[in-house]
Amino acid sequence: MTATTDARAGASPGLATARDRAKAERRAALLRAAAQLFAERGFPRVSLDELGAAAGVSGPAVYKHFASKQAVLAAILVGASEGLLEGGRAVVAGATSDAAALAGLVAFHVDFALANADIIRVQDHDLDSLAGDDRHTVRTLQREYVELWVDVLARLRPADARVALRTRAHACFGLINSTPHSSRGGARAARSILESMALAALAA
Amino acid sequence: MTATTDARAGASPGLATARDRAKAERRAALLRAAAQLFAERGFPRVSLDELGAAAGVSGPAVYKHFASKQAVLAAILVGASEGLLEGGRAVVAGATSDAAALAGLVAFHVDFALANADIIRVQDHDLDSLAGDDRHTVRTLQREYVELWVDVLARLRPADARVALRTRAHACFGLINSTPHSSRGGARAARSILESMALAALAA
DNA sequence: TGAACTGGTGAGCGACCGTTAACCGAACGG
DNA sequence: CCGTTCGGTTAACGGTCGCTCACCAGTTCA
Repeated sequence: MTATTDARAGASPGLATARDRAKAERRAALLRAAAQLFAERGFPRVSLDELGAAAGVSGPAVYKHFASKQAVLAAILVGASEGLLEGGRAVVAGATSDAAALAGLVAFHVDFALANADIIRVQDHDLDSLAGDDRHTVRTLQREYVELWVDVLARLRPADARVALRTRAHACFGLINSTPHSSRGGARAARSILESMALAALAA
Repeated sequence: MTATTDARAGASPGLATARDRAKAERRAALLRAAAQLFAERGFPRVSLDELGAAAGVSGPAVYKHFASKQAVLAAILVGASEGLLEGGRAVVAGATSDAAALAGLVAFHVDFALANADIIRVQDHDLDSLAGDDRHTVRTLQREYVELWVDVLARLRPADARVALRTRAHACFGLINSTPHSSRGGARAARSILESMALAALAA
């Protein structure tokens, strides 16, 4: 898939050998296939044989890349949560006003949801299938992301209680995250519709 | 749970004998327990033994009330979809204007989501676990419900394309259906917040 | 009262699935 | 160039789970 040739393998250090590069590629393919399969059928209804097959290998080869089936799910969800939190923080840090920060958060989240519909689906589908530390990690990252939104909202609406603003933030996520359910391929104008709806809902 | 005593069993005809009444009660208890368990852990991760145990019976007794595990899920989802569609139609039929119809739909859906958080969770969690006719039935009912909303929206915004209005309706459902994720017991003011957000989003 | 019915139980079957084990061949590194 | 590493394979184990079977006890009803 990647158009990068071979020589030097400049990109990231630590991936000197061809084996390392092949392994990283396999791992990425597994994560991609897993996100799609989990989104389509749900985590518990995807077997490791199917998962491996979808990535070109078969069966227990997955254990050469992940410690368990749950670890695959954890990698997807933790990665997504971290990306969301990181991106959200960058948006807020670069905004010149609270209103601009909110608009930026909305635009960022809409872009993420449209570009990663599979991951969104997995996130509010199979988070319960995660147990132990991974679950806690994801929940913590998500809570921090919510608080990021609530902080901005609190500055814009100082009269509202934080618990009410949290409800507003969750409702806004639900609105934006509805794309995987509606846009079964179509609706290219979804971005602007969702952005305007989200901003109007938050301002109501 | 029901405070009704016994004699006569007036309510619905066809439930003359005590056994019939007991059976109906068991069935209802099973559906209640199933909705809660499926909402908490997801359909595939609830065993029939657990399901039975949660309703006071144990194990394969479920098969005296439902043909299969899927049939339990189907009963929950079909019932919910029918109730939603029926209620929505009643709201629209009784409204004196398109704007009132939309406001009524929003209020109705918010009430439903707040009163049946478990079922909402199951609906956008385990619908994929349904197969065959049941799945098709639920999808058809849901599509009709969406079209009910889109019809009202189309009258209020004749300039918009139906596909765009469908995106709006889905986004609105996502917003309202966010309650099960956010209100983990608290947020009693959620009703008015969600209603105003939904209406603002739809009008944007 | 006694035969038929029926909802419940416990044991058990068959399939599936996550995971481990034993082993193989190519790439790696001194 | 040779010993090691490592990603891959197939085979198999252990456990779970949906579902069926044989059977039992309390209702129902003629």
